Amino acid sequence: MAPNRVVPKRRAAASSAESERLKIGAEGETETYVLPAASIAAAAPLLGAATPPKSCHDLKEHLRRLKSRYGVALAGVDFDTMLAGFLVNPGRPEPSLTNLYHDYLAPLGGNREPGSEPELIAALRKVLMPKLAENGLESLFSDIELPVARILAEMEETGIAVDGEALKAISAELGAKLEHMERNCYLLAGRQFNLNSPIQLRQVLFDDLKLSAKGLKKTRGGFSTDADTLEKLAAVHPLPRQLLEYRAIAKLKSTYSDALPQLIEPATGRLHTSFHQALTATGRLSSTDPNLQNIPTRTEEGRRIRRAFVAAPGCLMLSADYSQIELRVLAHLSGDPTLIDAFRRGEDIHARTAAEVLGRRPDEVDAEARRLAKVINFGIIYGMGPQRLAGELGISLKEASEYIKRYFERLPGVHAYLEESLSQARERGWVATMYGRRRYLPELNSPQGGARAQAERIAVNTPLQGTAADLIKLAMIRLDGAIKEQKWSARMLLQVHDELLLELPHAEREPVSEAARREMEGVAELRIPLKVELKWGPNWAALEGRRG
DNA sequence: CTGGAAAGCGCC
DNA sequence: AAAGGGCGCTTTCCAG
Repeated sequence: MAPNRVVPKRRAAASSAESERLKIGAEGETETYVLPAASIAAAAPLLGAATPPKSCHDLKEHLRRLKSRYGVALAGVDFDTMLAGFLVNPGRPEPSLTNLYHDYLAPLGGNREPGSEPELIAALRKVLMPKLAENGLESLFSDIELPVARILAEMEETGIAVDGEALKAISAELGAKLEHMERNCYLLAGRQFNLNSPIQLRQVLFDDLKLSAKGLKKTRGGFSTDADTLEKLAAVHPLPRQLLEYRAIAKLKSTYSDALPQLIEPATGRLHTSFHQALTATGRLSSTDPNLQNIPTRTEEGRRIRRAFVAAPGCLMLSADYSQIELRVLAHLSGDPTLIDAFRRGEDIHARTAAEVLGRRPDEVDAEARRLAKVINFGIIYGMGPQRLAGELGISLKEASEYIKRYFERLPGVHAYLEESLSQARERGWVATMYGRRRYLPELNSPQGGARAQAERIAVNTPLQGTAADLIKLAMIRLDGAIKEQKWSARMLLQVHDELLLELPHAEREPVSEAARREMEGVAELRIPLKVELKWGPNWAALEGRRG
């Protein structure tokens, strides 16, 4: 019943690199953070003296102050209840102290009371460390998650510079554009309605205008009005196209150009996200307040937003991203000779797949064939069925099934790997990444066909997505190590699943980009080479392109 | 007024 | 009715 909710419930506590937990926040709405044991006593007065945070923004400010004061102590941390609890059981419930107490301590009987926080943490440590060992998770915990936590804390504190005025200018421009489009939509629809309401839009499209097309999706309330549907309807009426454009612009404005300037820290002009390390089922990070892992990149309008993310004066931004990391992981885990050969030769992987599946020579693969192969490759990673493939490519179910069959014929190693990994998963009830991160999938043996199929897709995807997540975390640790060792002033700003974004002085461009490539590509010995693409520029759009 | 569900869509 | 994996944010809409 606290007036100011600081952090939405569904989220786990923010990542932090520490070992004992401290509560910060208004009464009833506290969020726990971990701090080194030695810092707890020292930190308490600091917090007690401060006014309780009124917002997420305030909260982060508190944390930054704490981290900068106790930053040195963070290095010695060797345990974290949140991270340990998460690795032992990455599913729900979130590894809060309360939940961990109920899951691991309360059932033991004995001391019935949770006790003080330090006592609770010590008790959890006694229980969780053996569980980590049992499941072969010690190295993942000590050598990956704990070091990453400290790096994330630094990244959150560093923040990223954003040109708020540029974003506001974009907002104004998009606002004018939206007004114009809105009027246009009313004319095309023959009446006014709320363009942002899918329900009202559905009435206009399907009741008023009586539009139709084949294969339209449905939602609970009737026909869907999503982009896919509007795309189909665009063939028979001008309104859907206009709506698609309206939605694209409205999304950019509300989610990015309107929202981001408000989160900029006035003193520094920087944006400080929160990374969540103990949340996703696959071991990826997530980012909130704001989410900086979904900044637009696809459309030109979107790239204008990205250009507002700028390097500090005298600095450059360096973006280093893994090329095709999940397919490379698939090549490694499956050991398929053809896939391995393609990556070792540095081939265009989608073109190679096209050649294999279509039985063409590589020089006969045109753009259309490559597009098809790309969809198939992604489909494999996500466990896509023939229906979806057919829909995606606009081909018949028969053709789609044929392509999938051909794919597995030409890449038998992949087929065998998927079969084997599924049957093993069914047997033991979980799948794992290369580094032993687990995901439990009881639904694999569900009598319910739908649920079982879903679990099977997850079982296929998780080792691929999760191993990629492990690898980039390892890369962060190595690159951070190199930066510290060389005493470079380069800063790691963001991790976006297969990309690291850094800010560095011009003078460090060569050494740091070389280090980024070296550490990221050398992160692990796999059956195939890992490849990193480097881009740099004055901003995150980094449109200067790559260079050799 | 607040909270939550649904729809939709941004990213990898 | 087409179920491809993983996320977070905004808007609408409805219930309390």
